[in-house]
Amino acid sequence: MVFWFFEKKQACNYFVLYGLFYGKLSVLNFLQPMDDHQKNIKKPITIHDLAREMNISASTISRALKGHPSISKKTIKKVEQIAKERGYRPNRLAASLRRQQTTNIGVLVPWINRPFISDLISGAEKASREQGYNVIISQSNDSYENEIDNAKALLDSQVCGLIVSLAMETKEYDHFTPFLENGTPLVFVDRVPDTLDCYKVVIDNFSAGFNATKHLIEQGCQRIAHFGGATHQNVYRDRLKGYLEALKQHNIPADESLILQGKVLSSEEGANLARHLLELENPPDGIFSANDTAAVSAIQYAKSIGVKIPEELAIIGFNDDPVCQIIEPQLSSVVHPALDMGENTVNLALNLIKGNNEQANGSKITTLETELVLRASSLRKK
Amino acid sequence: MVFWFFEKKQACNYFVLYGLFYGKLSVLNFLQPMDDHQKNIKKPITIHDLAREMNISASTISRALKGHPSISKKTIKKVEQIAKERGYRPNRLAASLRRQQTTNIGVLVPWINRPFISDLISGAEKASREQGYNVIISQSNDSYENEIDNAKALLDSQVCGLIVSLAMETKEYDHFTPFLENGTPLVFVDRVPDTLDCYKVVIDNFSAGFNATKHLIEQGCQRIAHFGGATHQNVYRDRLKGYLEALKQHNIPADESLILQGKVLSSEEGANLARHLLELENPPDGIFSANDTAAVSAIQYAKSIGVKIPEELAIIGFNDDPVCQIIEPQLSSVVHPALDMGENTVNLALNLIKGNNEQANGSKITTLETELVLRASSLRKK
DNA sequence: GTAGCTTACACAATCGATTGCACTTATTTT
DNA sequence: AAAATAAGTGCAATCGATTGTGTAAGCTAC
Repeated sequence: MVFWFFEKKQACNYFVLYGLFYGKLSVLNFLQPMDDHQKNIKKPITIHDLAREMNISASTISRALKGHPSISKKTIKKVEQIAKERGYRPNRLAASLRRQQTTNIGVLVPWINRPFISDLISGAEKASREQGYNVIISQSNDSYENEIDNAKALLDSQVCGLIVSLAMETKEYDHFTPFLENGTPLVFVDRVPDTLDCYKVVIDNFSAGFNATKHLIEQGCQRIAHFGGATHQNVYRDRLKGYLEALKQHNIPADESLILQGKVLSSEEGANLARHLLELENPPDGIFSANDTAAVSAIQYAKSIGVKIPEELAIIGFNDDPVCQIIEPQLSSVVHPALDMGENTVNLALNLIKGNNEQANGSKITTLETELVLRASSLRKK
Repeated sequence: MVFWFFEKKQACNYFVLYGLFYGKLSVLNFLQPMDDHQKNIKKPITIHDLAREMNISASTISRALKGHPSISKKTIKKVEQIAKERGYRPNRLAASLRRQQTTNIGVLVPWINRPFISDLISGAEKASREQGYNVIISQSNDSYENEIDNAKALLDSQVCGLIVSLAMETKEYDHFTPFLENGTPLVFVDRVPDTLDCYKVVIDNFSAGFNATKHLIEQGCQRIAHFGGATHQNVYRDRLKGYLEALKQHNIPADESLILQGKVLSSEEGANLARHLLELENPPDGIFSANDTAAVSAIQYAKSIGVKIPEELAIIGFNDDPVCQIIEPQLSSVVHPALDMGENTVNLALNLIKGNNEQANGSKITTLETELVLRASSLRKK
């Protein structure tokens, strides 16, 4: 009985713990009396407790509670009633161990506290909980090393599925192969790997970039700059490609000095990029930014030096963060359906977890719709 | 061997599953060939695999990997080496089941996708991961019912600790007693229960409300309105109390018509409340809002009808959300140390989990510092 | 009335790590 | 040199739910 205490708390390191075994029993005096720990601790009821009470076997109870057809209706009723009366709650750890399957979905994202991602997580949590699954989150802070560590941690935690949006730095994907090898469904979302044949939930970044740029052109912009991110990431590469294609289709030569690449597209970076552009001999008259944070910052900088928006500089961002409606002039943007993406990704993962390996359309890639939201920052014509 | 397939997949419902047992073997034809499922699945190495290979017992390996003092250094070295070579990763489910202790911390908040809370979660995740714990998140959407459901789910998931920020609706706390009963550390953060004697991490909402209001008074405001929330929640009640006390100390009579209570203090609500106030015969010349969302919205509404900020209406918010620096004029606010709160709360919970029941200061309540950030929305004097 | 089938349940193994205790060698003590 | 102690390992039980298989009782059919 004494040792149960140590098992339970497991806080004592081995020196204390085994010191006890080997004589220094006085150490006990420094610890709280055992019943101080135990007195309030109620042991949960197990399936065996019920079995004993009802004089039937644990296996019958287990099956009864699942409505197993080989258990009589009468027994099922009785078991359900007693289980409810006694407040029995199955121990999921035990079930998971036996079934080799938890109900925890891992979610690995660059940052939790960014509008797009916190919306995505919110959608993921909602969809998971509706189906009785938990969401374990972890953030890479856009670091490749962290992503590897977190992937390992989630693997060790035996998540039943993994959802990933890649870190900005990540170019290799070997840290995900253990999941594929042990059969854990793996779904990427938004920032997805190019070279891995796996399930992905994305938007059409090319079209979005194309349309955003086309919109600026239609508003009369002739020298359009672009704030992008690391081009090994699909999202930034495709937005850039869309931008270039729009220019091409309108016979506007691409000017390399207007195509800038940020590290994380923070607001500080946005201001710096804007300053750089506006100090050029031949500054741009439009900016398509791959995120709103940098775009908003660019607006603030431009205003601060007296550049008129949208007349002298039209700006469009990406994501449609809440700030778009706060900044003046309000920022045009591309709606990134974050909540939807979260829900969709989880639902796809859950289908895979539950064994529906066939997607509705047979493809491993789900593409969600985006749309432009046009606001004052880019609207020159009435 | 055949049945292993069913165990593994568990997707087939019992009709199919037991149909098989009782004759309809042709059903097998509709299922994918077994090895299609198995061929890519690599079974993880267990402690027993290592034991067999090394000709020592599993218990020795278990102890060796933990540096147990009764295992010889030589054996430890050898075990560590082989374990590394074979890529052994302990199965946490098994360990958790045996020890009756997981490494998953539950986090139950009203909303994931709000700046303050996503920062809080981010801090919580960081602190947890540093110590090898996972964070399971769940959101109540400010609904009492959801909070109860989610608490149950987290209880069933055997979280080793629970962190809660209460739903706006919540007035009773019975759904948390199971955690206290089974000895799971429970720590509330920010929105905490009044009547429950338990660990809490908070800010001094009274002082914050007092200081924010005092600041407005010092800027010359005489009729100061307040946007609050449900006053059964400590945060809103104390901010209100601080507001009232500041008025009192400056001999300004409290005017009930200026004290408004929002349901969730959304931006829509903020605009409505502002409109209501500004349509009063005797409108206020200052607003202290219990969050930034409503304050920002109030600024936008006031500007839209030509009310000058801060000259005619000075405004201060709460939280110091990023939008404070985007809105014009920039919004004064109270810094809510969200990341810190998240980290602190998790660290406190982990101390409790690891058995350090004594807090540094002996109190169950941790109070973090806030400070005013004064910006243009409230600065009338230069 | 007996072979054959169903129904309804129990038994026992299993998932993988942990740990109390027993047990065998070394080492020290008296 | 005998006795006591320490060091190092192994055995087997354990955590709690799940499930393949065994089996007794009841039922049907010829």
